[in-house]
Amino acid sequence: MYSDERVEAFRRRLASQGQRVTPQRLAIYKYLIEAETHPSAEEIHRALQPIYPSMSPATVYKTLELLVEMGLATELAFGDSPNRYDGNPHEHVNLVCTECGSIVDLEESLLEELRERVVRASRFLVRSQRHEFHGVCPRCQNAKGA
Amino acid sequence: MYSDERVEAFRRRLASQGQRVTPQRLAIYKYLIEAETHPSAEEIHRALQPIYPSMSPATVYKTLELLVEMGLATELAFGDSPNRYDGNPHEHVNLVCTECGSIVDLEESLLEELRERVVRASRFLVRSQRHEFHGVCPRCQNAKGA
DNA sequence: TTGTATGCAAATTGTTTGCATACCC
DNA sequence: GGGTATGCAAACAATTTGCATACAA
Repeated sequence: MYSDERVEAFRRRLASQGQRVTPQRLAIYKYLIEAETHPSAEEIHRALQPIYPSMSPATVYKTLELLVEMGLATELAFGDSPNRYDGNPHEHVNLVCTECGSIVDLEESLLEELRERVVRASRFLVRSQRHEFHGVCPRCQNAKGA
Repeated sequence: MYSDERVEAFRRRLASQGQRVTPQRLAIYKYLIEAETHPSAEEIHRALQPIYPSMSPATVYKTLELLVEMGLATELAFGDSPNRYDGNPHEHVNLVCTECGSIVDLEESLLEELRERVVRASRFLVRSQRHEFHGVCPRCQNAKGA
């Protein structure tokens, strides 16, 4: 399974940086990359509850922060709802449905060209890029029409 | 002055929608579009303090929410710092400096093509789009090198 | 005059922090 | 064995809410 390789790589990076490989960290990362939901910290905590009943929310928050620092995840912030996390390692667009809250990814080759142009025009040292389209997903459009 | 026209348009839209034209609302919108800073609610509140000493933060928050609903502003959310607001009415890229917190706009014609492609590929009903590049601005790059 | 926006204060909520304990190395 | 990550509870900070008052229409 592809996600296992990525968890394995995470494990190695932790070890090589002298950080501890704990079951909580591995489980959180695994959940993040296997979930299609762009989960919130709370969702991750709830989902892992059956397996790690004593795991605290603080551990989830700290691990997610670590993953973001390591470049293995990105944080999607919204003004009025909890942060969501994205473990997709490829540049992509996030489509955020304002009706149901779902977020889906879309790969788009134009993002590379866009980045080049932005770097050239701004002289920014770009560390990450983030693209969101907000609107109504096809499913919710149908639901409304019904 | 260009911003006066926009304030005037805001006034008319409020009136036509049966909403009240208050000096606070006009001042908040004027400050937002004249500021180059992509201000937070707190910055706006602080800046208008001398003119409206009794204005409450709640009024600023409510007005900003109203502006976002009316499509006159967009909210830039960050996980770890207050929301910032953007009154730029054109599609653009936001360049966010992780060193000094500054945000600058960059117009980029590619965004239109990107939107078209996204709509075609996803069948999303797109209401707004948001593009952020995070990194280090030229000024902070120089400061570091010094 | 009527009702909506304001201002104030309290409440809310997601997230962070401090510290003792557990457990990875 | 040594020290870092965890778990718990308390603290925090931005934002929202409820309600009485002020003021735009």
